[in-house]
Amino acid sequence: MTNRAPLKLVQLPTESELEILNAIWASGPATVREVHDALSSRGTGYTTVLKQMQMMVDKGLLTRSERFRSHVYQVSVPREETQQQLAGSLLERAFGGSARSLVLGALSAQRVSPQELAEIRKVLDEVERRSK
Amino acid sequence: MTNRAPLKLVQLPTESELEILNAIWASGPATVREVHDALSSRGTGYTTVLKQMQMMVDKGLLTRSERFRSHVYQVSVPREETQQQLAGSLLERAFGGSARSLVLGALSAQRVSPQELAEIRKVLDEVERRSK
DNA sequence: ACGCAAGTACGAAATAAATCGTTGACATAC
DNA sequence: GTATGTCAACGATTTATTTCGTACTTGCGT
Repeated sequence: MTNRAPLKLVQLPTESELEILNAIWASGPATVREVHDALSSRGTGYTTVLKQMQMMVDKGLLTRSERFRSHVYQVSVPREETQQQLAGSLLERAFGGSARSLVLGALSAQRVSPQELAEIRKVLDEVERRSK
Repeated sequence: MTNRAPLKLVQLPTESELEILNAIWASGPATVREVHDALSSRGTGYTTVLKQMQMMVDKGLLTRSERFRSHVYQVSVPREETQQQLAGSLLERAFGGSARSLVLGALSAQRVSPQELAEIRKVLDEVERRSK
């Protein structure tokens, strides 16, 4: 698809909201209970997670629907778009817009397998083609 | 085990601390006054910037030295290292460690020139060579 | 009808981040 | 030496984020 999405400005997730998004990204639409269990390592209480998810609905990060006896939450914006916003935001805030620096930073931050490097090259090809 | 870089854990900068870092990155070591002026668009008061820079010294993000009549602050960690930490953090927190996704997100977030794409390819080559 | 289990809603406390007003120090100009 | 300008220190306020206790709702089994 042609890129350059308009990207309506939903507030970016805070730190712990991002953890919740991660859980839902991994499992698909989920109840508070499920998210809370997935995040059990964090040690926060059930109502904490509930409250946060409610606030995320207010912010527009999640949508909620009734199901049976409880509420099911799902992301209201596709994962890729949120990630794009986060990457774009960091790109601006910390790298002065230099995608090259960001890529360098990311690849230096952790070991990257040759396979992954190859995939990244494919991404570059794709982006290049897209922009022609 | 050959873990990546050791990278002693300095607290990551907050949002507005990052703006201050940006200013100092751009100008080199600077006084509060200079930083405040550089950030004038932000509209915050002089003492606010001062206080933040003092807190950044406490956190280990900046170091301070006397010069003439005033204090000069400089970053205590090289720019690249801070950027690397930020990129690594985002990589973990939002991309589940997938460098490929992060690169895709970054490149989709803004238009990237062919030159920059070429440079990024060079970065990949370099990283690949380095890991051999 | 009653009590239990599993949920949600609400309010408010605890923590962290950002902001600024005021004070005091010190040098220079008058 | 007194006024003035520049700056650092400190304390306090404001705002955002994270957290949880408590109360209310509803279905279900007895």
